Amino acid sequence: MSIIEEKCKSRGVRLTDQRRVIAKVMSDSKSTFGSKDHPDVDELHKRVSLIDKRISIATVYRTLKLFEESGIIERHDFKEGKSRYEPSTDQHHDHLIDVNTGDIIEFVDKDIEELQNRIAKKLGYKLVDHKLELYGSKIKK
Amino acid sequence: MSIIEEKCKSRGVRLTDQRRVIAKVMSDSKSTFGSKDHPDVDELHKRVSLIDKRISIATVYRTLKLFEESGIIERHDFKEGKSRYEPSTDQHHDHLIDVNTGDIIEFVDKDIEELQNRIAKKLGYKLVDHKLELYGSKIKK
DNA sequence: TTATGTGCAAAAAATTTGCAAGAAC
DNA sequence: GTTCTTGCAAATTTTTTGCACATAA
Repeated sequence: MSIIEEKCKSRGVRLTDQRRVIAKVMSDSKSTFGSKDHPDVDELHKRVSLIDKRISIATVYRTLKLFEESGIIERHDFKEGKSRYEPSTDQHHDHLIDVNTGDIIEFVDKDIEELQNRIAKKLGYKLVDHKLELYGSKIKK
Repeated sequence: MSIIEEKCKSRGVRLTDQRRVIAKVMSDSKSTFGSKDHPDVDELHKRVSLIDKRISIATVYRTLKLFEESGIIERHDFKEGKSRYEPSTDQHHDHLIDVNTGDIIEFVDKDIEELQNRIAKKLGYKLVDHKLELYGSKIKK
């Protein structure tokens, strides 16, 4: 049983064959080193179709929204039109996007998190969410 | 002559009646205190139409894209479907979005900028752009 | 004059939705 | 059995584009 399927169970999200397939595909959407794959809806639908070609894209959309609202996956809107998804992780992280290749590198930085909290507070706000995306080009050695 | 119209001149962007109107509307899209208005395309088209109702939304789209590519205005994609725009400023700033009211507060923080550079460098990248958005709810006193 | 811009309506692209049929619990 | 989910196709929403006409320099 995939990690995401387990999370559905523990959160009382009803499971169907379709959702199980989407859960598996999302759970498998990991990657090499610090860089993850963050598939978009179309890519997910393609992967899902390899397992069960009768699953419609509408179901993919509905299921991703459901998983996102349940905190099981996360949606990102990087600088392109479409949304990209990744399984939620225990530890919050931000993203660096390689402007030349489109690769996504994840990183964690405690100082940044603290600084953001401090800035929000100074402005009279309680931070409830944030988005930090760095866009960079690789330095050749 | 609006500030944006002046920038067009100095950058060799050809001016038309329509572009002058859009330039004026964007130049006027400022605001109170630290909070700016960041209108979306539809809102801009409405404001533009008050001055000249024959200007089409296609022209608004085309002109905003042109201004953006010339570095005259900036586009943001906050957590909604549509893009919002603001005139470029001398000093880079980031945004805090009030999750309850939708208000946008601008802020400048040198430490954050430095930290981002340092992180990119550590990952082997040269930072070419970034996006930092804080989402918060007002602390009542 | 010559390259560029504009309006219109149609096209794209991403996402959502109504509805009848099917599955979960 | 009742409530929730799905597939399909149609509808929405935001943005782009082809083309004939109009305008800037």
